[in-house]
Amino acid sequence: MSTILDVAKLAGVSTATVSRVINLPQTVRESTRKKVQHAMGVCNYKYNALARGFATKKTNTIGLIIPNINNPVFAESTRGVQDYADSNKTQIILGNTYYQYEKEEGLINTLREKQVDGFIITTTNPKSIVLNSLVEEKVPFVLLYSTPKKGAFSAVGVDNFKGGYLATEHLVKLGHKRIGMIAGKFSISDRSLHRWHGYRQCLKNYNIDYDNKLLFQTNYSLAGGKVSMEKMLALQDPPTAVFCSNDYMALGAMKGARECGLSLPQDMSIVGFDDIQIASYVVPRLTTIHQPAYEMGKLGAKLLFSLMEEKTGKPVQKMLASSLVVRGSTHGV
Amino acid sequence: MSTILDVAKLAGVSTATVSRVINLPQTVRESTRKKVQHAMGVCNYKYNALARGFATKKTNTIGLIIPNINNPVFAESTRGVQDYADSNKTQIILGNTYYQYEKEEGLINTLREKQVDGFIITTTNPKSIVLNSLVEEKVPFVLLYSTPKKGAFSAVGVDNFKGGYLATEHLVKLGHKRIGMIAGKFSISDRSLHRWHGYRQCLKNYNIDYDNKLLFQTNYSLAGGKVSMEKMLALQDPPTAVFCSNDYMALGAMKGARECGLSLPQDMSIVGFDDIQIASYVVPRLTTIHQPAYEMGKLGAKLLFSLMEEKTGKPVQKMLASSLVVRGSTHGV
DNA sequence: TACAAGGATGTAATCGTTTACAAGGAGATC
DNA sequence: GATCTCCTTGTAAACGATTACATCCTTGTA
Repeated sequence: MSTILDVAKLAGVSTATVSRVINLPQTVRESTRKKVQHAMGVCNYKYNALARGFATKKTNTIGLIIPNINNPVFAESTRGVQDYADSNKTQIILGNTYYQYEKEEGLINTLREKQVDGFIITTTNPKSIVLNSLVEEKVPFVLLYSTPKKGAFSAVGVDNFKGGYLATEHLVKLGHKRIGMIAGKFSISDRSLHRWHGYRQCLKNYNIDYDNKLLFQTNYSLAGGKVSMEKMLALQDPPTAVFCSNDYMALGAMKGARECGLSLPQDMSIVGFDDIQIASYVVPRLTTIHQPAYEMGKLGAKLLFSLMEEKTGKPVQKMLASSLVVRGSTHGV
Repeated sequence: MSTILDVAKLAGVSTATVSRVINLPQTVRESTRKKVQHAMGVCNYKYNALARGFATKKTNTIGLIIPNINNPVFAESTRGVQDYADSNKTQIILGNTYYQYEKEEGLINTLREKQVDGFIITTTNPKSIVLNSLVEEKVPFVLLYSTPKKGAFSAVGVDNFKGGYLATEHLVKLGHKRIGMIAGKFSISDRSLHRWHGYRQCLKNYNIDYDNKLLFQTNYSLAGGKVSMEKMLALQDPPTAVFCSNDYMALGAMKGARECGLSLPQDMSIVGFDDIQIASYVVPRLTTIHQPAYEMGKLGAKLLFSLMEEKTGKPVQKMLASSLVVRGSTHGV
């Protein structure tokens, strides 16, 4: 493999000039430039971005840490990040944490060793310690799907409390009194926690007693939703409506309900959270809280790039609008 | 940020010894090792994997090129690749081509500049030229979701022809005579082409005339499937069953059919391809051709790693088993 | 005691760029 | 013709690790 030095020799110039042809072509005389470009062709020169990164301390690579690419909502925000990064000539290294904090920490450390320029992280631990070390050592990063946090964190997310409230209120207004919730484990993410707070607050405001037996905490997955719904229906006094912490759980819950012989939405109303694409393709179409995942990814990336440019920049926390999308999976009592 | 040199000075040893403590700890005397490790702690040493990559020409990073992370089937194989890579201490740079060949080429070139150790590629162009250059320059790579190809390619995929055949045969045996197909554009992927070949062959074997008006080529997306189904139903003599080139299209087709007033599966039988997780959660549950996406990703990564170890290794092409999974979306006439 | 063998460590070149600084050259101006 | 500028190019150090090779130190053995 030929290097800049080979090209330089062949063209009869210095390596500095070759480097200039590559990075600042306008600063070199046209005739020289032509000569160099020709030489690059002749010796089949391939640029080595790794060496550049080593010399400049900039790799044009960012780390993207998500819980699970499996979940379409994360696939969407990943696309957003990627598209924005792509238009800025940078690539992403993707890592799944599978909701395990040790993996999150391990990944972040490994990618730091690889000298990524920054991170976009959907954290799996409300009090992730590794994030503090990033702050201390001035590594630029942006949190995605973030709840408001104290600390010098840049972040973008939606109002999870409000989302939980709206979802529950919708069910209440349809006349439901016994409303369950299928949530993620609170220890793993405060997103679910805040949604649950919204749910509780709503019940309170409408004078509906909170029943802890109607809260199920499980995996953020289709299977998790299904199993929880089945357990819920085995209760003595099962709910007539359920709010799920994400759409995948909601889709699983629909299946669980159906397998217990219920017809939807008459016998059971279900609300999700995320509004993944498939949510409007299933039957009944899923009522859910819309979350602009792609835009969130894009905006997160945008914030990260501005952080990376001016390292002095103050952290910014952005709240994106989310809203209730009423479709067919909810029904009056 | 401190370097190996700082640590060396602090510990009163040479950089070589520090490097040995990091990479070959058993070759250095315990007392020295302790001293060095202590020094690393004191000056908060952070390993620089970029410098290592530069020195050793190995980055422990591979490029993963897929059409669109949006599609759950690619998310699954991505997980497979990732999990395998992770257990081998390597990370992946993910790139979406959005089914555009120029993007595929651009990404591959950019990642080569970044000196990735190898590639896993789901190509978007049956005669991708850039792949030949990889072969020529001995860059290790493995094709995913590949159809059998001439050339020095390592690849893993399923028998698309057989899949198309099985899907169609299932419909034929249910008594369907007018069977449509919603396919991807053949220019973009020969996967769809081969599935269509299987479909045609099956029709032929069962003496059913092939009608070109029943072939729709569109995007590999929910929307693509929906629109195609709507067009199909506007035909004078619409089909009673449709084979879709992937599950996302099939799910879209189901929605399209329903919006035209059909009830499923009585009025329209639909078969998909992929068997994404959600396929068994929708109603009716989608009959489809199962494709082991996660395993494909894992196996692809495994092949890539063996290629990377012994550069001499001959290319291997593996065919994974796929099978028809009969569920509720197909119905006798 | 002398010597061999092998283990532990050090020396210094190397990987392929970038970039601060120096310096050469060509006009332009007086 | 001298001087000043500006444009173009070259020189050489730097980035932070790895590693072939040399060297030193132990230890065991005769």
